[in-house]
Amino acid sequence: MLARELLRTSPDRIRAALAARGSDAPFAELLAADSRWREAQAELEALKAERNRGSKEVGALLAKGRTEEAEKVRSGMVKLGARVAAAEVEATALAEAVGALELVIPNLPHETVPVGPDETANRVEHSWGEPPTFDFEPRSHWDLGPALGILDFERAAKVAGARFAVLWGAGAALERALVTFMLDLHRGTGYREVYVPFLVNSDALIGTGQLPKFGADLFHIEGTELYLVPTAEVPVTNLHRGEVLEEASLPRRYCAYTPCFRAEAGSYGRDVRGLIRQHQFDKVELVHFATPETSYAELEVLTKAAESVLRRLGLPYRVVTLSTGDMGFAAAKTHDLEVWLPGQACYREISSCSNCEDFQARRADIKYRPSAGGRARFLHTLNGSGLAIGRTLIAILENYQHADGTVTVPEALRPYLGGLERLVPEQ
RNA sequence: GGAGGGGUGGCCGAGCGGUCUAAGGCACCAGUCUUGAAAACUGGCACGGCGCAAGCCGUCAGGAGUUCGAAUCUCCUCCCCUCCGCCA
Repeated sequence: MLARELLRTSPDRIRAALAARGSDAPFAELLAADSRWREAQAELEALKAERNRGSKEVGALLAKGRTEEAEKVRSGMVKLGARVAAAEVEATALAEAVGALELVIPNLPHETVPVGPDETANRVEHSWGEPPTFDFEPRSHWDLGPALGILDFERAAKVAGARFAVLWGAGAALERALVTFMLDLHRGTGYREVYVPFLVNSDALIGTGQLPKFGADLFHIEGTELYLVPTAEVPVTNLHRGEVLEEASLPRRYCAYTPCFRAEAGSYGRDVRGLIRQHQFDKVELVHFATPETSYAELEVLTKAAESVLRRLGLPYRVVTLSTGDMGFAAAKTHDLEVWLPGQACYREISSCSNCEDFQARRADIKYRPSAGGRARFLHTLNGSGLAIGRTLIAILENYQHADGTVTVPEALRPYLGGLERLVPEQ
């Protein structure tokens, strides 16, 4: 959500930003609705002021026993009441129109974001590690996993449907090991671990920006107002919804494990094989709350924390800055981490680290009180995967594979797997 | 799921149809006094919106209603507490 003041004072800046995003957001409608609402609101308040004066007078006259005069004023107020009611209906309708429109306007990109229509305009910042070379044709994880007996898509389809997976034996243990490994790593660098609900209400989803625009991407629990979390960003960011935090307590850095559930509407035919795009996947998420002055330094801290996971696992990756046309709705700037996947011979997204500035904080009403005193200000929120577990599992299988189909377990994970050094065929 | 009790400013807490412009206390800030501090005293001290401003409007968990007028009356919802039932 953008500041109302900004809409009124810098409409050109917003129009330019929306154009850079390739957004068709109804900004002109929003401006017009805001203008109409202000007019109606001023009229309503003038009528209410008049009624308040009259009502007070009725009370004063009654107190003095001048009942006839009081009755005269009262009957005048009855007529005024009808006008107030009518004005209120109009002002409320306009206020709702403004509120609905401003919830579908995306965030403004930061000035350092490359301008472009889609992912081809993304800027590669740097890369780490060398893609491994093989003296055989590297296999994809959807071949390796089932051959090892640790990945089972047929049975997943039987119990749930397409875009689900079953992990057996060492596969299931590896999934669990990755979660624990990542949480331990982040806890060791100052993140506070938090365990949160996997179902959230619509207020939370509005707060982080999934609603009202992207409801089709969510799983909704029939007969309730609850949704399955599409990312831990939603429950974790909303932990402080409606709160005012002390500046001295910032930055706050939280990490959380949750499964994530996404309807993946409209992605038919894309990444249908393997674990890449699932309705359910595990993720360790990082969320920061920061002051406006420090949020871009925090974005670097967040990105480095996500990178550290890949480095510890020895997985080659690169960091890209998303272009204006490729960024998410709530983000002002996003760094994607892309891990090398030998099976597809390309880099694929494994983490997305964003500074949402005050966009979510406005929607969720999250503020901080400056140490120097003064009124509370909206803080900045950031979030990033650290990392997506399923895609990490894919990267391990594909990067650490051998010609015989076995897979080396990265050293950093062995303590979490009872010292297991190599995945070999099961059953 | 059933029964009962509650939700008022940063905190405690009064108010139960009309100067509520929300008492009082605590905490906090400033000042007086003091070598300094404490104490005492004086003053200040919620948030949001509209407006150039003066100012006005709104907010007593949320919503709807009754009324000239609602923190106060009615209805609905949410949340918290206690007990019962069920349950990992």
